[in-house]
Amino acid sequence: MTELTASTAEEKALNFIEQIVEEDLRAGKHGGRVLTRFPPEPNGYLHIGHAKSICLNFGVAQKYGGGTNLRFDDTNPVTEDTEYVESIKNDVQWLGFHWKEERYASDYFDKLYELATLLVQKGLAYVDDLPAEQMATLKGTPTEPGTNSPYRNRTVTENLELFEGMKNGQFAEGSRTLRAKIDMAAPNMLLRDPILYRIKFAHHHRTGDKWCIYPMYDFAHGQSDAIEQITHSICTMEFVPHRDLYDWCIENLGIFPSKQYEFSRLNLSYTVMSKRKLLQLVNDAHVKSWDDPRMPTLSGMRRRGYTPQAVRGFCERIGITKNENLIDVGLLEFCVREHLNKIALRRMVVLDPLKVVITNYPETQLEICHSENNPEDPESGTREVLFGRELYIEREDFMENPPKNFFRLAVGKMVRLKSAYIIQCNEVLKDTDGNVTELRCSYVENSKSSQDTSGINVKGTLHWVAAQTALPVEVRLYDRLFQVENPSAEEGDFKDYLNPNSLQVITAYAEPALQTDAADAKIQFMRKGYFYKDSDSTPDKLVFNRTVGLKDNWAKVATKA
RNA sequence: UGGCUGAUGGUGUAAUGGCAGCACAGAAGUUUUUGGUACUUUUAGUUGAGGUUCGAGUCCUUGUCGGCCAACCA
Repeated sequence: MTELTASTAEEKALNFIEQIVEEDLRAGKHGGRVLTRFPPEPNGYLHIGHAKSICLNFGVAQKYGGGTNLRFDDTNPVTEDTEYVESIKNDVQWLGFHWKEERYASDYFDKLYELATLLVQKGLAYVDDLPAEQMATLKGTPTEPGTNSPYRNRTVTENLELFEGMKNGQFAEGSRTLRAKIDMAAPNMLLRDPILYRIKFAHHHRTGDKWCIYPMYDFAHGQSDAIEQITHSICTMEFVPHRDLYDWCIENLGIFPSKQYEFSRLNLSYTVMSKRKLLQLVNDAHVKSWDDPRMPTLSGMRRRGYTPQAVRGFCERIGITKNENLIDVGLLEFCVREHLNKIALRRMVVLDPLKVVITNYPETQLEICHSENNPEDPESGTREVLFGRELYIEREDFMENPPKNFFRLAVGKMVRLKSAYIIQCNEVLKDTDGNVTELRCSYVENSKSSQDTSGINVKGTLHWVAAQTALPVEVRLYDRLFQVENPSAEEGDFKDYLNPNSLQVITAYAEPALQTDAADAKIQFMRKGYFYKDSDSTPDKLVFNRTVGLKDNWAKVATKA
């Protein structure tokens, strides 16, 4: 059995990154060592797109007996903060991965400065006094070559002095930069004398006020990889043009030859995935916070009740390629249901109550029924639920004029109340507006679950709660954040396409067990969906987030009719 | 108009010159005290045109279409 699973696992096709790693291993590269890194910038929260990268980086290393460093790419002190560092570490751990070492690009600022000096000495970098606007003009366009800066031919000595002056805070912010001397006519715009260092009198979350010059991404990332001796530096496709620079630095600095490989980032339907846009949603209060359950952030998904297993399973299924993609959010939801179905406790909660009176049941009697906690897991045992004369059922489980294939309640029809009795509806009570206010039913005395001798077969089974014991709870029903599949691809502002009904708050009536269930229990409200207790809950008022609804075939049938 | 990069069912992903497969979604059915789960069956695909080859999704030529690149962001 184990052998079978092992061989099936081996049969799963390798993605192109794994193929590269296997080739390198076969060739004996780096002595068979594999070391990757996950390099977030601590300027926002991690989202499901990062999860794809995390699973790839940690997954590949794990698979080939290597390790993964967690490295914060903290070279821009203006936008970065320790708050983000903590959330990122928390999210990576939540996903179930363990980094080999925790590093920061800022750990290497001294070394980076030294390397920059080396470049200057080799005549491959110079200090430029051009203001930003003029530099942009001289840069040219993709179709027209740029023009050399008038400062391009300063002597090594002068450059060395000026660069040191930059470091010592002798020049104003923005007044000077250190640039690589490559080729202002290069077809790749990034090779047109890219900026290596800029002056910023900003407080850094780790180095404080030690530095007033900070390296750019291109002069920090590859070098950090080299310092850590990363063997495979995996990033997303936007960085493909940077690879030329990455390799240029390694070659001219003579440092460890890490290699960069690119895969395409994840796009998910009905949401946005850029930190800039997510930050806007938070700042403009379209959502409550970074961990709002509607957000595609890992913290949002965690709060919503998604599990790490589900997220990892999703990342496994979507694969790794260089193709532009837009993954159906339905696939994510499938993965969530798949896991939750196996582990969630079943509970009965009525979201939209309709009162039912069992007219032939004693007034004050409450009767114990037993119901399984999870039919998928025999180990999970059973719990007690109380049956009584007055109950609530779901309003949508009753119809006055039902179609022939409606298996639920209607006048004259019978249904099973889950884990309790079969009942028959005898009468409908309405208010003056004609709204149904109450159902009068009778129960079949010898039809109790597990001791049913009635011989009656019913098509439908409903969830219910006894009115007397019903616990009111707040339930937050979430819908997709946006109304269109790909908000970023639409005309105008992406925020114009927000779904105004992405959150609906209701009061539901729950069986009492919910009160004592563990705070982090994953729960299925039977026939409705998976729910998870929100951190806003208090002892007086429980709050539940709908993680995802159950697949609902009846809804499909009903809308078709 | 330059450079880079990509194109396989509705979506995502396999195939490494040799039977186009898998998953999600869709459809039909079986089971079911959740119209859930499970199980069975099924619809649907190689970007166009040429070429090489016994044989092309794969190699070559040439179109078409998508994405990325002109922050002192990463």
